[in-house]
Amino acid sequence: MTICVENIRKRGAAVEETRIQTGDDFDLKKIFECGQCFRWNAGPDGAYTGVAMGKAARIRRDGDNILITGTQRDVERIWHGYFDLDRDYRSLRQSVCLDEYMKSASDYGAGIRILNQDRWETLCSFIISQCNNIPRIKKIVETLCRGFGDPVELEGETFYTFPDAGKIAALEPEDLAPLRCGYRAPYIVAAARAVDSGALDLEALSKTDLATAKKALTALPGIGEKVANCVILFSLRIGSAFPIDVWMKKAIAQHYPEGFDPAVFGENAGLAQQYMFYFQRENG
DNA sequence: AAACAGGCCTAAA
DNA sequence: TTTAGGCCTGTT
Repeated sequence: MTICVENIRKRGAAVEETRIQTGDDFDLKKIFECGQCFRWNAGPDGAYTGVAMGKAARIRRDGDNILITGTQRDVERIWHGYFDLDRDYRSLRQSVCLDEYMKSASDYGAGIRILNQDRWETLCSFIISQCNNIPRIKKIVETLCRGFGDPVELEGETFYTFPDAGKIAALEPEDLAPLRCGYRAPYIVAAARAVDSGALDLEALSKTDLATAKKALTALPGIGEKVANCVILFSLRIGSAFPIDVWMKKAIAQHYPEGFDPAVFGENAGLAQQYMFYFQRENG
């Protein structure tokens, strides 16, 4: 994808935005609202603001382009990887069209991309996600960031970064009481300590395979098959991960009553899952 | 008011 | 290996 920089002045201050030529395989609403992330929020103008990888940003569509606050260097260092800009989603979509249903689902989900998110943030967020709905997940994550993250400014507004594992590792579960996250608090602290101590090396796991990563993750308390698959897919860049939640169970029951093996999608199983999930949520 | 949420854990077949 | 019930909390 081509990237060029343009400067735009707003509210009297020089606010730099960088333009990314994305074509149609980049739909902000689908990317941010297909359940893979919890910290981006749409404004009245359709722009999304949020914090990721320690940076606050606003991102909006402009014709065939995306404009994101920050410099070209930010795009190269952070957003290029985060938005998975190297992969051609049009051909990826083709590769998961194994039947009529998958064709419908992937057409419907055109524009979804699998984000490459911060590993610890993803682990922690999906621990919180268990048995919760999205609004509550977002609320708990936001409270966590406000309480323990660092403030970052964007256009005069204060946002908070996701606290790093070391910060949470030093706490006791009771310290997370303000989050109102209930029985998940000890899971969060245990995961933070595992990451902080190096007992769980997420970066190293990202260079292994699905089975290895899953085994290491599910060894932690409060992390089962589903959460592990989400962490692996959304932050370890292992595309064969295939999270199955209640929506996916419905989708599979409806469309593959005879049984179903995600391995048919190979390294693109996770993307196939995203299309099935999004399709099921919107139409199921 | 009781049941249920985008799971996980444990106990029991 | 599969299944039921409980778990914090918030919403319906």
